[in-house]
Formats: sequence, C-alpha cells, structure tokens
Amino acid sequence: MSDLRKKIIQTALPLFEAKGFHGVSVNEIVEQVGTSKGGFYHHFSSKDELLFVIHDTFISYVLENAEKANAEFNSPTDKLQAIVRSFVKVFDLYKPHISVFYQEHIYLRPAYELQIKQKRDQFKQIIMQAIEEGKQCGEFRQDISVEITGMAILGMVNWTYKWYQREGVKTIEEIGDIFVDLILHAILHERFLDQNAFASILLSQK
Amino acid sequence: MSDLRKKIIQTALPLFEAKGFHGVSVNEIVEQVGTSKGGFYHHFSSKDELLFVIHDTFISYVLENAEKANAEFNSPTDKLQAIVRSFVKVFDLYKPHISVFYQEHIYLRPAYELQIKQKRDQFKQIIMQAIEEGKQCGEFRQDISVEITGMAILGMVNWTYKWYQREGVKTIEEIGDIFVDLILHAILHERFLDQNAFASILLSQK
DNA sequence: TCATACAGACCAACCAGTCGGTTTATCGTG
DNA sequence: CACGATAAACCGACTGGTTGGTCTGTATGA
Repeated sequence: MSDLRKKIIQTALPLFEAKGFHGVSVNEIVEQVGTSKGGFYHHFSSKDELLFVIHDTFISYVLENAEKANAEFNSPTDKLQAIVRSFVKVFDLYKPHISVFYQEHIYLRPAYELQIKQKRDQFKQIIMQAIEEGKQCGEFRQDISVEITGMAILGMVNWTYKWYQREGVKTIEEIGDIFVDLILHAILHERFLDQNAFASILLSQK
Repeated sequence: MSDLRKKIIQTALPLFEAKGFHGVSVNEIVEQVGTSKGGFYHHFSSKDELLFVIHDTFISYVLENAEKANAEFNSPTDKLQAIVRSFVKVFDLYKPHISVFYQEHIYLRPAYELQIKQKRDQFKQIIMQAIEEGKQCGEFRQDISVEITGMAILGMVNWTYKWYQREGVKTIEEIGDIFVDLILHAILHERFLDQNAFASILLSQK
C-alpha cells in the first residue's frame, strides 16, 4: 500500500477520534498530512471510503482472531477464554479505530455498512455459539440465557474503548484476565467453581 | 415547558438516533415538526442546545435514581442490585436519548460537555463506592479490582442501548434480573454463593 | 399597547468533490 | 547509459450545494 495512503489514515484516525467524522474536514486532514485535495482523492474515492477502511481494518482483525481461537480450542471454557483475551488485546492495538467504529458507524454509506455488519454478526455468532456449547456440555450453568449473557460479555468488553488508557495502572493483559475471571465466575457451573478446579482452569490457558 | 419545545425534542430524537446529529439538519427538524426556523430558534439558542438538552434529561434522570437507590439501601449487595436494576430500566424509557448520548457526545460544545461529564462522573462514583464497600464489609470477594469490575458492570449495562428492543423476547425487567444475577455470581463472596443464601439475596430485593 | 410566539426569506461560511495542469517515477529502446 | 515516452502521483483553484443561524415582519392574546 502507498505511503501517503497509510499516512492519511494514521493522521485522520486521532482527528476523527477526538472531533468526530463530521468534525474534521478533508481540508483539515490534507493540511495535517502535508498533502493536497488531489493527493487525498487520488487514494480515496471519497471521505466515506476512508471511514470504511478504518472500520474494516479493525473488524477484520477481530474476526480473524476470534476464528483462530475458535478453531484452536475444544472446550467451550477454553474457547471463550481465548476469544475474550484476544478481543481485549485489540483495544490496546486499535483503540482509535474502535472509537471511530462505535461512534461514527451511522455515517457509513449503506453499501459499506452492510459489509461491516456481516463481519460483526459473524463475530457475535462465534461468542454465542461458545456459550451455547458450554451450556450443553455442562461446563456452564444451565440457568443462563445465552443471548443476554452473550450481549453482557460483549458489552463488558466493548465498553473498554471508553476508558482504557495505555498509561493506566493495569495492562491490557491484566484487564483481560480480570474480565475472564468475572465471566467464568458468573457462568461456570458450580462444580467447577471450587478454588482448585477454578484455578486450574484459569491457569490452563496461560 | 412550551408545547412546541417538547415537540421539537420528541421529533428530533428519533431522527438523531437514526441518522446522527450531523445527518439531520435544522430544516429537516422544523419541517417534520411543522414549524419554522423562527419557531425553532425562539425555543433553542442553537442546534447544540438541543443536543445538550437531550443529553441532560437522560443523565440527570439516571443520576437521580442512582442517588435514591444509594440512599435507600444499606448493604452494598442491595445497593448495587437496586442501582443496576433502576439503571437498566432507563434503557426502556430513554433509549433514543441514550443512543444520542453515546454516539454524539463528541459534538457537544465544551461548556455543555463539562456539565454532562460531571454528572456522569458522579454516577460512576456511586457504583465504585458500592463495590468498594462490599469488598470491605466482606459481602464481595476480596480479590476483585474495584475499578475494573466497576467498568465491567458499567459496560455490560451501558451496552444495552446497542441491542435492546422493546419487542424483544425478554422484558427490560428480565434483562435487569439476568444482569444482577451475573454480577452477583461474579463478585459475591463464596460464602453467599450456595443456592439458598443466594436465592434469598436475589429475592430480598423484589 | 405591548410582549410573546412564530413565519420564512435571506446570508455568510463551509464542505466534499472535480478537474486541468504539473511533477515524479518507471521502463523500453537504441 | 541516455533519452524519450507513458503513466502514476500529486497539486490547488474552483464550484455547486448545503447548513446553521439571523432578521424583519406578522399574528395572537393579555
């Protein structure tokens, strides 16, 4: 990929994050980059395409990782753990992307929106399926709602983009561990919850 | 409050929710309402004020409820339960407000932004304090991080605005119950987690 | 008569996107 | 290596359209 294209994306990202898609004009972007309107529109067909590219790089990465984790592990507990851990890490790598993703998705043109939605739904499906499996094979509690629990987990993790800071007291890995701990305490079947069994499950993944 | 002012807010809300603050022009709003630019600017000093009012009605309501719940109960478990339950209910009452709140807050002018941020921080503080108390008095696990757990709970609940639908299979009260159940399983001290003790805590609130 | 409520033509500012033109890199050929 | 040609990369003045906000005027009710 061309250098200028990369530089435009890198420059636009924090601007969008801070001021929103409509708070930043193309003129402002090209000025910051040190290029021109011509340069911009040589690499992007529209301002919307820039927005789409930002969305897509993030969601593609997340989906890929989730599919890997999903394929690698067998037990639902291990699967869910791996998915959550890798998902949380993304918030360190792609925080600006994610902020833009969740704040500005309304402004995506329908054709773009559709592509993004498909990948997002796939990702959601992977999580829901892991919970469903865990319920059926008895690792998770029988009395949890798959749908609501899935959305609760998604919400808990997704919300990280609102508050996570690289300079904070906890590293992203620590945050991931805490999330996994909370989730497993919340949904694991009682028989796995005594100290030793639980510790061994937690450690099995590290 | 004047009828027209109310009607403008009610009309603008779903428009902002669907198309975003910048996707809806003042002309479009006044056309839908059946009034004129003059009518609009007689009641609002700017388009931004309309955005602020939407933010403020929601966050003020949430904060008020949380303060009530906080004052009414003594044990941290009861407090946290009541706060979460009342918070979740808000997503049924104020869903459009909340969508706008989380999607368009970047576009608030600094002076408005500051007012909103203060109330939001107060609310956050109430939750954090409840968790801290629960830890100290032994109702909650000793090994949880107050900050991260608090943000996890906030995220789980806040994210509801992305998926909750009034016509869905679960009512908002049921969703609230599930959230409380997940949270308490995740953070309650083990000694409260055997079936009977837990059921009694859950029921004590209903 | 006077203030409040509303109407709607109007304006300055801004913005995404275009387009003719210029520079720079690439490469085949003698 | 030199040279010319072809295309890709980039420049920036310009435009058509839209937007938030203003201002003068009118109607209504106390």
